[in-house]
Amino acid sequence: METADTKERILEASQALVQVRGFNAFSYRDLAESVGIRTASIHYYFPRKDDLALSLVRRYHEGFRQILRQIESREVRSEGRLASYLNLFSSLSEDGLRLCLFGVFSADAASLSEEVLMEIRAFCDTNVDWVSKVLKAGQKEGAFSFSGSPLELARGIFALMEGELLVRRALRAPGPPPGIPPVVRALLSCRGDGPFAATDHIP
Amino acid sequence: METADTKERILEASQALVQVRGFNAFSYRDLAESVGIRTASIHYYFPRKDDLALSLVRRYHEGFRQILRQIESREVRSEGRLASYLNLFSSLSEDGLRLCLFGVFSADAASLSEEVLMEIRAFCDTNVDWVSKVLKAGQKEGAFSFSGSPLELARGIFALMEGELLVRRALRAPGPPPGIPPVVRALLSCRGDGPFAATDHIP
DNA sequence: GTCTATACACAGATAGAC
DNA sequence: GTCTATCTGTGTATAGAC
Repeated sequence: METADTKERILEASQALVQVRGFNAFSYRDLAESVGIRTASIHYYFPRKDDLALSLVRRYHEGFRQILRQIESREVRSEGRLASYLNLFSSLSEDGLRLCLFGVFSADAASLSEEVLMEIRAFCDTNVDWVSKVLKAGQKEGAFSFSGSPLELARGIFALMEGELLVRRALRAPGPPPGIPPVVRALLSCRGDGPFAATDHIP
Repeated sequence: METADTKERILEASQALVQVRGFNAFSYRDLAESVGIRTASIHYYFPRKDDLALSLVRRYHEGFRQILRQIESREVRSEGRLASYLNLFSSLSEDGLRLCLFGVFSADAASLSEEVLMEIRAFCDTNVDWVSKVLKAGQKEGAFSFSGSPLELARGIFALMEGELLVRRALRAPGPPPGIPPVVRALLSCRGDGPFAATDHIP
């Protein structure tokens, strides 16, 4: 096992811990056990817990951007792009236990450094901007029909997905959320035929 | 100062700490300092931290129900009722730092007892049922126009508000959220004239 | 009911051997 | 790079005086 691999395994394991428990509710000990190494080894890669948080959110953000690019190259129509986007959140927590890293870090914002907060803000912007772009294009295509600012609507859709994850966890409702696509469809006055296929996953 | 008063002050202070920092990110020491007593005194009222969590969420839920009743008696039209409801969340965090207790506890769900989780589920149900009722009535009055299940839509609106609080905190956007009323208006195809007055506050 | 004092486990973090 | 060993601060929680 080389260096990069251990680092990657730490990131992988800690992301799961963060998404399920929250950033303040797991320790380097938990993480070390999960990876199968000692806490000191984690400190070698991430001297402070905040370094880990920063790497986590940057990695997550980058992974998200990559998926958005994949969606764009695979889905041509705006409707398909939006459906894939929404599905990203549904597939995020098939067990209904994982939250989006954005939601967790926003909830735990008080204990995070300014650097990490800047990154989660950037993540939010990436999402809202991307959805806004899709909405605008869809409006031109005639796929969506809405009045009001695409940016406001996009922010609403992003907030809706983040909130829906909270609701699903609280209600212990696994699987694709039954309520979300209809809500968004109502928002955009589009038909949205057929079930949404779950294809993309956040790495 | 009698017993009841100290207990109440503890609840008041701890609610603020939970909403701003999260349940795992404040200690009995922080709380004691905030109230002006010693940690042992807190343990007298709430032997374990989970007891505190349970009292907090029950109190919060009850306060919420009371406000919902107040809204019903004050606002006759469904549109006014919904506007007041949405405003509840906006006024929640005028500084953009406080989350709804539901959001915090859902985010920290992994470290809470089953009893507390049942209470936050009940809180969620209270909200969704209430909004659903308003939507149905508004549809009859002709104030709202939407297709699809009122319950699904209500859950979407609740999720939207919870998610919007996360977004506002991350973006450090204080005051009434500029994006929310338009989104809900789009969702319900209603006009929603005039600014929403901030009157109710969660106790 | 509130306090002082304290127990005990665990947190994040570091030094230094291998 | 990974380990053992350890430091120091802080967490929840309790015993018992007042």
